[in-house]
Amino acid sequence: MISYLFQGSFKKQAKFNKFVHEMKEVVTITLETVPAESYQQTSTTEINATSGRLPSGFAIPPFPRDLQAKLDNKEPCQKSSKDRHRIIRVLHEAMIEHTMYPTNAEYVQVAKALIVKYPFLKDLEGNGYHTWHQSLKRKFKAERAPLVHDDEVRKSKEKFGHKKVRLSEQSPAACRRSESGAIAVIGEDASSVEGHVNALHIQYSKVRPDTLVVKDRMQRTFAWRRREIRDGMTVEDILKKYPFLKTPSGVSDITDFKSVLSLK
DNA sequence: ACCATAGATCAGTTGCGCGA
DNA sequence: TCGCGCAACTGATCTATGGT
Repeated sequence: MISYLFQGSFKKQAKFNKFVHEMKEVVTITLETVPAESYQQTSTTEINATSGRLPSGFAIPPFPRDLQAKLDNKEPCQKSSKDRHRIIRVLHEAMIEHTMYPTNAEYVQVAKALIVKYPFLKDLEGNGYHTWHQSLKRKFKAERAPLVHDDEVRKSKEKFGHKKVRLSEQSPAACRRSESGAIAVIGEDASSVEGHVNALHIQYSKVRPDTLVVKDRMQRTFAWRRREIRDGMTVEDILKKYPFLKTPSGVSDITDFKSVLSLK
C-alpha cells in the first residue's frame, strides 16, 4: 500500500512509515486530558505579569466574517492554505492574550477545541489535530522570533538562543527574508529625516491624514528614532517630533521605545 | 544519557499583487 | 493572461538547555 502511494521514492515510503509510527504514539500521549498543574507551571511566565495560562475552558474565538461563514457551512477550509493560515492566525491571536509560551498540553487543548467545534477540519491522518497542533507551534515560534522587546521572549532567547551567527553562510534568500521585516535605515541622514518629520507634521495637522504617507515616513524614520532614544532624547521630545506616536498606530513604537530604554 | 523544547537557519512551496 | 517578485509559511536540520 505504502509502496503504491509513494511509487519510486523509497525515502518517502520510509518517511511515511515514520510518520504513521509517530502518529500512533501521539494518539496515546496527546489525547490525555490536560493536567491541571500544567496551567500553573513555568517560571518564565511568572516573570511576565501580562502572561498567564490558558483558561481550561478556552473557547475558539470568532473568525473573520467570510471565514466564519465557510466554517458555518462546514466547508473544508483546511484544504485552502489561505483559510488554514487565517484560522491559525486567529487562534494564535486568541492564545497570545493569555501566554506567549503555551505548553504542549495547551497547544493540544486548542487544537482539540477547534476539531471539537468544527469536526470537518479534522486531519485525515493520525489523531485528527496533529497538523493544527504543529502549525500553532510553528506560528508561535515565528511570531515570538522578532519580539525582542518582550521580557519573556528575551529571557527565553538568552536561555536557548544560539550565540553563533552564521552570517557568512547565509543564503541570499535568507538575507532577503531577514531584511523584509527589518527597518529601512540605509540612505537616511539628518536632512532627509528632517524632510520626513516635516511631512509628518503636515499630515498631523490634517483632519484626514494620508495613512500611506504616515506609514511610509514613520517607517523611514524608525531606525533614526531608535538612535535618538538611545542617545537620550526624552519621551516628550520624541512625541513632539513624531506626533503620530500618540495615535493608536504608534503604540508599537512606544513599546519599542521602552525596550530601547530597558536595554540602555 | 535521553527526551522535550527552544531558537537559528536554509530550502522549497504557495498565494498575491503588479506590470507588461 | 502570463510571468515575476515578494511575503508568508512549511519542512527539515542543527545546536543548546533543562528536567528526569
